[in-house]
Amino acid sequence: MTNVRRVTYSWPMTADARPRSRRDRPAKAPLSEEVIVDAALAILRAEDLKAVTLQRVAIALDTGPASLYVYIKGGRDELRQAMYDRVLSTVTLEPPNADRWREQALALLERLLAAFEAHPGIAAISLANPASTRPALLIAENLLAMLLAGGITRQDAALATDTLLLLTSARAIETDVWRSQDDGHDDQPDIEQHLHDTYTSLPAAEFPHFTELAEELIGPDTAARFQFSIDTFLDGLAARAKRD
Amino acid sequence: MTNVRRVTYSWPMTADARPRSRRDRPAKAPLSEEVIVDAALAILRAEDLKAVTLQRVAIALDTGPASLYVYIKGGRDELRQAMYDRVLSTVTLEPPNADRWREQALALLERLLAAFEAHPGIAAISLANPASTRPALLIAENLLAMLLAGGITRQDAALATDTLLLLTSARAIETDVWRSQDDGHDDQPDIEQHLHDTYTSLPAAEFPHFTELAEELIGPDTAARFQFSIDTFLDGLAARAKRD
DNA sequence: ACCTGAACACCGTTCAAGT
DNA sequence: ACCTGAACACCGTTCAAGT
Repeated sequence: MTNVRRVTYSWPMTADARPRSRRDRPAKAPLSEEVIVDAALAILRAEDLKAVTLQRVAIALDTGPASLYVYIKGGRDELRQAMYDRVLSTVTLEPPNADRWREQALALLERLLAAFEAHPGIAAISLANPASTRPALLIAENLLAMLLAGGITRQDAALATDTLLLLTSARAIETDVWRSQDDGHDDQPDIEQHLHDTYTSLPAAEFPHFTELAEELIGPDTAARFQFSIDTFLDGLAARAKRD
Repeated sequence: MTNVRRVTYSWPMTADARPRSRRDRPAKAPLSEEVIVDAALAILRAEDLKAVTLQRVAIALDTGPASLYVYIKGGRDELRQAMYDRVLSTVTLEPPNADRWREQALALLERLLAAFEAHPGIAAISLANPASTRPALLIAENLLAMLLAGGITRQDAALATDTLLLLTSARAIETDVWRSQDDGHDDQPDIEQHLHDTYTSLPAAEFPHFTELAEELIGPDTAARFQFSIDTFLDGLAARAKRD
């Protein structure tokens, strides 16, 4: 059989006119939800959630946005939920130990916070719907188990699980936004210095405490603020358990 | 002086050709930041934050989006901040009373939560930047004053103010989103029933507590969850004050 | 200084058509 | 069933031009 495909061209062909065979390019990885979420998370880690658009994810996969709908039927929102679940599934869990339930709970929430902070903007998704996917429920179950092991009432433990996860998400969202505001505006010194100046130059008649406590208000960093929030809440929870 | 303007037309003029005088239409209210924010809040109350686009606000004011930039130099984000400030300025404050600081703080936060809930989506703006506008600072100052009146340490009061406001915003955002998910999907019963079913039908081996405590996890409504969060945190705060 | 129409570069989603 | 190009109806923002 002669090689009928061997032809000569009298003119250089444009890229558009030449039929592109698979051999011309590295084989394209087939699409799948996993591959799509991978691409989305890569963009997320490099930039932030705002940059993760269907068009950009599609371009990263060398296709068009319409192609994504085969695997992500729910469109953008479903993609975001899938990204969120992937991030949550990296948080390591720990069997509850009655003697160190407080440290365990705090450590779990700190790991969750760290996972959020490694993925700019992802925390905002957590408030977008009640936890009902497996990775979110596994974290909640683990936290709930720790509180129950610590002797907290059933009803208190249930409500506390809700509050603690809410607080962690909120703190992460706050951090994300502060960070995204910091970028781009290189002219401003840093955001903390700016806030300190704002507070101290407030009219003292209307803002006696803000002007006086500017240091206390701004000093502690995110980690310290987070730990205070959780610790104080757990103090209250323990006090309730003793009171009953 | 004869009335030179009195003319007759031999042909009916098209709407485009006829010079439109002010008399032809009700006088158009002049633009201003106040008028723009009014229009934006009207759309917000009737629908939600997603519906408040510059194009829609402009149409409501019988103009184009470019016209808004005269008064809202910062574009969409500045408009959102202005809306947020207007909502916060409706929250009534109260001089601190050392004997009832806990009730006062809870009541203040409940009024803030109510203001958020009356304006779907507005709470999301609160996390978008550190409080530095007057209405936000006045609420924070008032809360801080209550905590200090209650004998809380300076540093604890500062951190607690931060946490309490964060918790209130987070709870409001959560409510907003639950509510917006409820709309449109009339086929689903209600969201609580659906969650209850989800929890009870989880594999008991992996989720022993979630399956058993479904009632406790879902039962309490938003108001009850909010009160628990704040109360428990204040318990912890009071316990810290006594301990020192 | 105020206002505007038109354009620009995006966005999520749908759909008819191809394989 | 999978993939695609093209279009649709939006979005925020900019800009030259008018008053």
